[in-house]
Amino acid sequence: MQPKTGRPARTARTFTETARRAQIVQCAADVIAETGYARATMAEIARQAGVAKSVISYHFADKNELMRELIRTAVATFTEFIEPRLVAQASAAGKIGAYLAGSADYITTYRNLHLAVLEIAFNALGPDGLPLVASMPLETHKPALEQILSDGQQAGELRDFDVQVMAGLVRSAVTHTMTLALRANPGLDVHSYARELTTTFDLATRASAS
Amino acid sequence: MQPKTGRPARTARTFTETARRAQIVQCAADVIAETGYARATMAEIARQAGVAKSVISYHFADKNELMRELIRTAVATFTEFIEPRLVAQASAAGKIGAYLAGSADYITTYRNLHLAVLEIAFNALGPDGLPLVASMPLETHKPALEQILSDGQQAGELRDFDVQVMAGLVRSAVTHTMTLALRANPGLDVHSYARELTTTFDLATRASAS
Amino acid sequence: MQPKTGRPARTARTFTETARRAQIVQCAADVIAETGYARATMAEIARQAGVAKSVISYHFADKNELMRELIRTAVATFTEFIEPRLVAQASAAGKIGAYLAGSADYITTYRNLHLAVLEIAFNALGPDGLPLVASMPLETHKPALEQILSDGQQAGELRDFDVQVMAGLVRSAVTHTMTLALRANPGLDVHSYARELTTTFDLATRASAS
Amino acid sequence: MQPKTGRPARTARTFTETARRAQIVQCAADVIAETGYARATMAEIARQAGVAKSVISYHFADKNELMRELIRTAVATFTEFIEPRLVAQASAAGKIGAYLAGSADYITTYRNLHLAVLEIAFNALGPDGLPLVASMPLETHKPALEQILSDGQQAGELRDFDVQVMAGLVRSAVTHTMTLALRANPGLDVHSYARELTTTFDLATRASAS
DNA sequence: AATGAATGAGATTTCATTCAT
DNA sequence: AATGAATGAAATCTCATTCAT
Repeated sequence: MQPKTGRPARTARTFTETARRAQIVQCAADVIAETGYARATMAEIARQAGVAKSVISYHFADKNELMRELIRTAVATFTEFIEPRLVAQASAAGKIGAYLAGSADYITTYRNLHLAVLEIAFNALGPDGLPLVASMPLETHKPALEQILSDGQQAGELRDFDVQVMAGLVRSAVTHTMTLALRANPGLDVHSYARELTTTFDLATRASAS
Repeated sequence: MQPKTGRPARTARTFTETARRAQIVQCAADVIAETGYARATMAEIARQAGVAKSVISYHFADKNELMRELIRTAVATFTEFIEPRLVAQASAAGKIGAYLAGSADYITTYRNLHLAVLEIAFNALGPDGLPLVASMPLETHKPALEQILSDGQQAGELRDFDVQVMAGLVRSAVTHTMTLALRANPGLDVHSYARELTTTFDLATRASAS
Repeated sequence: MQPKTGRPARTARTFTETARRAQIVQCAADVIAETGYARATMAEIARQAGVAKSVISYHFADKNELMRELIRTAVATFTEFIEPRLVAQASAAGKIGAYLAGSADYITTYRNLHLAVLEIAFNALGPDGLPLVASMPLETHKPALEQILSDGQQAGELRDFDVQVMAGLVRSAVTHTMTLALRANPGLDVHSYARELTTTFDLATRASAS
Repeated sequence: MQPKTGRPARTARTFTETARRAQIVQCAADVIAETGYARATMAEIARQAGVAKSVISYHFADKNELMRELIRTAVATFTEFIEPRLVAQASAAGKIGAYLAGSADYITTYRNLHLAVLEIAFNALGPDGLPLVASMPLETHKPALEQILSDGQQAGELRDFDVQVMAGLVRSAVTHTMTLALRANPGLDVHSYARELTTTFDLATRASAS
């Protein structure tokens, strides 16, 4: 089934079009981060972008596609941001520290994009009525974290905890604990926050013998 | 200003009314937990309760009052649930463990109520446009946790971490990490999950000398 | 067709019932005068009377019957009030002056009742959808005024104007001009206002020769 | 705060939009005049205009803005209508006559618009709960009338009455007395009605010496 | 006689989406 | 590519009225 309006799907995206999509995604992130998902209507996003509502419809099939694109953008951005920092570290503890410090960096650099993802994760529904994130590969980095922990255990560097639980805790420490703290207190020093978390997880994960 | 319609405000609450309010709050929690805040319209909640939409309006001034009542209920329930377990423990480590295990219990016992609070916290806006929870004493237990950690430090039982950060992490471990894990996988064994967290925080917080 | 609820219609009204009806009518007048017809809901009137909404339904078939009763009360009150003052005057000019002065008295004595009638006249709809006043003998005193003017003309005391127009103008001077002035400025001296009107209509109506 | 939906506010009004607004105002006037304010719902006005309800929301922020625009239109129309006729007269009596005759013309030409203003004046409430007209410069012509009377007194042409009272009476004669007579009897000859009023006010206001 | 509780019809407003130009 | 205009579905809230007790 083809959408009745909007750009023709059979051709590749022009440069202009790609730019417009990126601009709209950015404006959506700004509006969502600043006013919350509930206030982020198409009209408001369009106003922020300085274009007519119908421009968004032209470039995105519907609101969900816009949200999915925003999340896709965020995931890609985060991955590009964090990957090299993980690779640069040899030990599991080093990688965890890099993950936490890198995330703190990411959160400050792409504040609105990150806050927007959080809002969308809790709010938006997919066409099937399920939360949008349920049907999205939200966390490219999830397997990454679990791999790191698992490798650390096998190398004897880390103690024998449940990898799922610990990975969830580390991720949550960034995407929820630190993020909500930042939202509540925009002047928060996230890097010192990340250092605290690093120490905490170091103690919590390292093999007792060491 | 008082509501223009609904039950007469001059008299105290009837037995019938108290029961209806509780029933409606419960149905609201069920709908929100199962379909998400966005789908939880007054019509849907009324349908779930098997009453007319206007019955809700009769008992609650508006949707926000219903949400606030739901949160109030949850906070009171949680507090009653967790208080005695904390008191029963002497050491800080014991209290933290009791908090985590108790929370796991709470989450399974009042699953929908808890999930609903989480949804509301992220979604609902108050009349001023701010998130509803911003103007609510959502976390009766927040100072409690910080008190526990702080006391443990002064007693020399716990190491010298940042209390704010650690308290946030513990709380988050329950309300986000474990909760989301449970939502994603309803068959999750939350008690074993809580035990993992207890070990983790034990290692992360205890004074190194011990 | 009988109403399904409310008092049985076949018996005469008890003393208690008559008192309740009068009380409710008075409260309705107060609410309407003070907050305007649009705000005068059944709930508000009941609140003012200190009874349950359903009490009103018990005593009046519906809201329109309450409004009609209010108007009936006002007309009867006004008639009783003004009749003797008209009879006491011999000349047409005297009667007109008595009408204006008496109306000023009436308006101050029964302020809310009078304002309520004005509100209802413009706002309420009868069961047929027409304005309620269209189907009501609102103005018992209308023929009276026209009779006075007509008699005055035949006696040669008044000049030869159109009786309908002049009667409308006199009535309007009281029910609209003076009333609205009073509503806009509650401290208005209506008696001096009435004297001004008396002079004005004296000049406007008396036979030029005299 | 600007409206969240509807036409983009950043640009000036289009030709199309101006036309639609005028059309909707006219339809609103028709519905209000013919069925009364209480029946004049957005749905009914939209039906009369042959458009969807939301078209009205697109062009007007809310119902009150529509009503205010209607009143603004009426005031502007009346002013344009009556101004030149007043200027054309030298004497106070001439101006009063022109005001009455002009108003009669206006009332027949813009019957529904005028009746609608009357309905709104008595019925509509602003967002603050006060009558809508209280916060509107309803009567551009009010000072005008008082100026005329006051000037006539100083010139010795008119006798020494209370200007406020007389101006209120003249205005009321048009907006209430004549208007209600017309509504009750649509075939009424308003021009002869206006002549009667002119004679009446001439006698009532002219200096006795003349 | 009176009441609390419940109801259904209807009013306003919001919003994602569509469409002609 | 972009826009202004229009739309219909749906959501919240109001209110006169009914009914069992």
